[in-house]
Amino acid sequence: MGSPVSIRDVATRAKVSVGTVSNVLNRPEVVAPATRERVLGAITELGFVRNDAARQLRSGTPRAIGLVVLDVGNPFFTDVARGVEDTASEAGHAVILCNSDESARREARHVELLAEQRVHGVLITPVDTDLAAVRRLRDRGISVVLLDHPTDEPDLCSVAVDDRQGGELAVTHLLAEGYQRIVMVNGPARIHQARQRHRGAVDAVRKAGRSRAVLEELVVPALNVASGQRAAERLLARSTRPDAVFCANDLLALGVLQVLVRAGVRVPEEMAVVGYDDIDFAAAAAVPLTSVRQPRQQIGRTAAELVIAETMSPAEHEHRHVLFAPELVVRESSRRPVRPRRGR
Amino acid sequence: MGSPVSIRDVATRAKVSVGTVSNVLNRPEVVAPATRERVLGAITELGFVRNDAARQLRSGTPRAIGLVVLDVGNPFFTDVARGVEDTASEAGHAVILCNSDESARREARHVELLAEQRVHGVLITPVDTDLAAVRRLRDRGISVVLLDHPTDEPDLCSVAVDDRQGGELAVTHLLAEGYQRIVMVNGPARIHQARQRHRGAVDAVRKAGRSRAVLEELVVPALNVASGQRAAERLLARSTRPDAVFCANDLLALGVLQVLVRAGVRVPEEMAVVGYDDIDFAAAAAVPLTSVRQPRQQIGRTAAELVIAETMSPAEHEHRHVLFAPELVVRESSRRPVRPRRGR
DNA sequence: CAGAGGTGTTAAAACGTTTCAGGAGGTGCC
DNA sequence: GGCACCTCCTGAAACGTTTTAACACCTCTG
Repeated sequence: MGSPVSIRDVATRAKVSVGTVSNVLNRPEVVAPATRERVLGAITELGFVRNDAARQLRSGTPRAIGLVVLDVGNPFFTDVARGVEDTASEAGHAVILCNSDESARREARHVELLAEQRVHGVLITPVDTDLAAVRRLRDRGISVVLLDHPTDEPDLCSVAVDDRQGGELAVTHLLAEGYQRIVMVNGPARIHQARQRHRGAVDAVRKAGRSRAVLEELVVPALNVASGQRAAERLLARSTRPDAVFCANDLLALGVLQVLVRAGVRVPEEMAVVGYDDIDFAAAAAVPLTSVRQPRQQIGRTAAELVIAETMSPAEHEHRHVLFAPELVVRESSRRPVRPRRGR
Repeated sequence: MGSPVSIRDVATRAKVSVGTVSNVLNRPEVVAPATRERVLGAITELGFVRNDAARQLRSGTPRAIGLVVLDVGNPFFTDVARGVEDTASEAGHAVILCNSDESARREARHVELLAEQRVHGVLITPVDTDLAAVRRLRDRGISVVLLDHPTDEPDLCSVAVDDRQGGELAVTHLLAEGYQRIVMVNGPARIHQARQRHRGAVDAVRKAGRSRAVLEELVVPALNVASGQRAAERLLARSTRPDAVFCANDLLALGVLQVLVRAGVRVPEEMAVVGYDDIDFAAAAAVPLTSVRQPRQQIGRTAAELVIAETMSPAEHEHRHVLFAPELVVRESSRRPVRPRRGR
């Protein structure tokens, strides 16, 4: 049957007052062992489960934090989510995971919902750079940590990875391996990460100061496998092909790689490929993929720690902007063979 | 500043009673347009946000449903989650997504949390077959739908895909293409899906009735890329290799495929590979992967519909066991070339 | 034996909503 | 003018907890 069993039922059963039951639940040490046992007995006998709504209403301290990501299908975010969940559940918080799917409307709806739930705090990768939704949350007194979206806003925490440095790492590596004609397959400029990674790539070329190296940007509408495939097809159709491709994320790179492999283009001899994110599949691709790794779980953990710290002591909390350093993982797809070209 | 603005503040501001504000919020049609506007004005001016805890406490009707999956990193589950979220948010429900990570302890903790939240219902892929956690939820009057875990339990709904049929589809296809020595790379027997898919594979061989075809099972500890790689290495080390590999999921298959491609084994000429789940990466692999597709989003949608229907009218609800049919997607990795072997 | 200082328990007041019985005021009908 | 019937609004009770002040009882101290 249903279970409308409340703390009051437990109290009568154990022949104590409701206050005592509440104490057993929340501060067991203040109640005498004998009564404590009696109450616990009643609880299990009746199958009592605390009603969190009432608890929250009275105590004012919620037990959930919200996490709003751009795309649950993206392994990057699922890893971040895992990190968040780890530290959150250690602190006794539930995580409400929301998927904005890069839609401002969905984001707004989710944010509204989280506000109504009176969550402890919200970790969010905002859809737009204007941060309208984020501002509204803050105005309602909910602490917010920006995820993977660096900012200078003084009244917000943020946790991100230095995308510009990541782009620079990738292209510097390609130049060092001797590649000259590099195409960056990039997402649309409205995506913050895409812009930064491209800037880093430009930095690399500039710093190398070699006049022969050229970097071109090829913009695709979405950061997924299909877009990568189409981009590769376009590159193959050219009369002079690039000798290296740097992709704004691994999904693009896998799409590119597949088309190249199937077209018989040797990777990396004829064309190198570098991705970004180092998702699990990167290492398992037909040609293991060089990629820029981000400390994904750690991003999640750090963000969760920040939001919990802020809500614990809002007064003396100092907003921090954590910027992790990316790391280049070199694999076969971009390693110039030691010997000069084989065959001829 | 914080926002301890309650319905009462709105009421005084709009010079009405709290009851009227509540009516504006929940049944706007019963209040006169003029007052309605006045109240709405006050709401936006004060930045009022409903406190869901209080609402739930009083009304007794929660607005969230729980979803407990084995692995958020697995694309199968993220697609299911997407389906769940779609129909749930249409019905005005939030989705609390929990990751049990195949750990009974984590599952128990999440289930406890969901029970305390008094969620509308729970969709769960149970870690164990004994369904202890599920029973406890039901005892507390929370409706449960089993996800991807077929059952005959008469007091539960379930939504799943016919894994046995899927296994049979895959192996029947391999046999039809002329493959003879088939190895199934499978997960441990405690995983329900692994058992069923293997049974289906056995069915296929039996039905084909061809005495020359052999099916062997190679059990690996986990259903991931690394396990697939190790399995393929073991197969390659043998003196007589199989001519086809059927993997219990796509992650395994991708691992196998990678090792084969790198070792120079031609796929499918020398060895065919078939996966299971048809994740996005399957089509984008070096050799596009034949796989068994499951209607993932539809599983999620159907499950959400069932749990919502059940909680709407628990009395006349009839528990259903929905079993979707899998579909074989044939790609290059298992298509026997029309001509006999090339070369020689 | 009075008072001080524990310890363990209780009763009642909150928390912010929804809901419901009922009241005020207006309109139409006989 | 009395009555019935609307429409719109109000006031208060209830939901299940946590929290706090107060109380009862015991033990120790002087």
